[in-house]
Amino acid sequence: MLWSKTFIPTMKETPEGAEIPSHILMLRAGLISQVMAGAYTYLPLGLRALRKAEQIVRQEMDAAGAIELLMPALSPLSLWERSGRVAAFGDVLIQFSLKRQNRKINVALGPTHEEVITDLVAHHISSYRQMPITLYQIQTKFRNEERPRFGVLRTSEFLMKDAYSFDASLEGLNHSYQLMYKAYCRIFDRCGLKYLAVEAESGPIGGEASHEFMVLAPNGEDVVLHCAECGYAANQERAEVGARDFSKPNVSPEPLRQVPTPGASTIEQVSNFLGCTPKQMIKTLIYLADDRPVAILIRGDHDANEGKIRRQCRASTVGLAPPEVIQQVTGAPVGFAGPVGLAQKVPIFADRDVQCVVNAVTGANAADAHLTGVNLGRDFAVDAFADLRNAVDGDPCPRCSSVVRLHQAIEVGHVFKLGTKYSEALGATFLDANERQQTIIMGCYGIGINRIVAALIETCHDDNGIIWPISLAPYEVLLLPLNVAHEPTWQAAQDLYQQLQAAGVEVLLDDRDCRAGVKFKDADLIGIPLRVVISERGVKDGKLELKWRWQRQADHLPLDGASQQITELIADERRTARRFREFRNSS
RNA sequence: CGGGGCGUGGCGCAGUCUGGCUAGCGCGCCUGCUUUGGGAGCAGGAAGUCGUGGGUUCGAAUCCCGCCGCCCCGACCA
Repeated sequence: MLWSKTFIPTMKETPEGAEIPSHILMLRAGLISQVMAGAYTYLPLGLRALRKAEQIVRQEMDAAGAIELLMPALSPLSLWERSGRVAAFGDVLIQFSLKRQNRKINVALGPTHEEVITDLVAHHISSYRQMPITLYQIQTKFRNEERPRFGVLRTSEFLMKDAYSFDASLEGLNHSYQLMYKAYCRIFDRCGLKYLAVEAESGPIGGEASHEFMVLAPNGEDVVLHCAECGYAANQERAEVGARDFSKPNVSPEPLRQVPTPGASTIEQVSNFLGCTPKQMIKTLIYLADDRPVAILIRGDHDANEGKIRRQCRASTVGLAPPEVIQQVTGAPVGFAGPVGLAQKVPIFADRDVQCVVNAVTGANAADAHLTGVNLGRDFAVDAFADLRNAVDGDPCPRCSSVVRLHQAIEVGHVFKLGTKYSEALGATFLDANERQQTIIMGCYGIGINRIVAALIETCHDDNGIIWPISLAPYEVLLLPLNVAHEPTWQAAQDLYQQLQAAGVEVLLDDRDCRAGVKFKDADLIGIPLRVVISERGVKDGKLELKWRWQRQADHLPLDGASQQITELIADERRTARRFREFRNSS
């Protein structure tokens, strides 16, 4: 492709509003252009990278035995009502009605496709002989995100690979899951991403086990905990807190006292007001576990983990209680709950770290008052201690004697063991070998294609621009004739361009009649892996200059036979990615 | 949904507090000459409903009220 014939609107300055590297670089390098919040046009360069990622995903899905199909983005709302997810998705589900002659039909744009595919399978699979099967598609998904942000990382419309496995047995599901898990590892490896597979909650989608594939990046929206020693990795919702010493500090108990704390209800306000640290405080949270109130005690500097609370309460749903219930349980307005003297008898569960707090500060179950010198055993009792809080940086690892570290991360993929949630709701059953009717067991597996591209850029760039691995690069080689008005230079560039194209190399020729500096800056910005400079002097001496984007120094190459050498270099890098890997491992 | 910021040629910004002449600057774009290995120089030129609706005023980019859009933090979230 000739630079002048395609469309690469690069920008010298950072557009207003872009703050994180991937967003800034995608805009500046002319990969994307914003249409509105959460919706971007993919320009030619961005689209090529996106297609590369898509193709890698497709190849690995096919290699893992998954079968591609394509479902419509539009589907009848009734399908979503049958699974109960109209309510679960809420405003995230984009729905509207269409006029058809004299009727109206209610439809939704798919935020994911469990319902559609399960309905398909319910109609067409009826025997254990037709399984296992894994079906997938690569298609645009729609989600009305409350707050789209970070450029292309969170948008209301995005390209997703979604796969669904259908098995006759749990062992079958485990096998299908493993196949997808391994395929995901190969995909992210090939895309040049440094990733971590972390244990995850299955969330509202239901099911039993799941892993998220995370790319560590300071601007990621997700939080993961990772033990460098044993490799334990989990997202924050899931991460367990390892064993630790629960002995109390050697401090003598103080008498229980009620102190006025007018207007101070949050941990921060109270600790400032009373001059204590959040660590000395115990917060008392009133939750509704399947509509039954419970009191949860968490040390002031920790955050409650609803998943852990839900499991402790053996409830299917938990949520913070509304103000009326809090008032009822504590006898005080919101913000002054405490474990001592609750108005209503409710189960009290405490996080394990609560047992080490002596002379704690808690709410007094009275407006504008807190208690100091609160001590476990003497002043209050709990029904059970359990791991109820979010893990934090430096917590003991649950699997070994080391500690876990907290990292921000971008979620690029997710694999779930779904079980029978959707097959049951939508009647996807089969006859087994014993002629018994059974429910199909499902798994589902998603990859955000746009996020692959954004995560790569987010984690692989320098001050001058993007650094693509050859696998995702919009073009593999950039030819840079410095002076296109110089006839021999231009001729050499054109010859090389044609030879490389004939050899199947994806090559971009910067044929613009502009100064060398402009071309070099743009070359670094768009980050094509191999840059070939053709200069007046070089042509005279029969030489070319070769530089991988991640190298500092350029190499020289005889002009004679250059195309063959470049073709071989590209072929080797495509096959092994060893030069890119070497750079990434050293940086 | 709560908090904060922003909206002025294609892009980045100044001007707004303290209303006043023809709305400026840099980049980009067009023409010409010179230049040609890291975002060139000179000369000339095109391009702006100052987000939008209303109000105050002799006069509004500037002051007041409403609305819209964009970005960030929080809440929320496969």
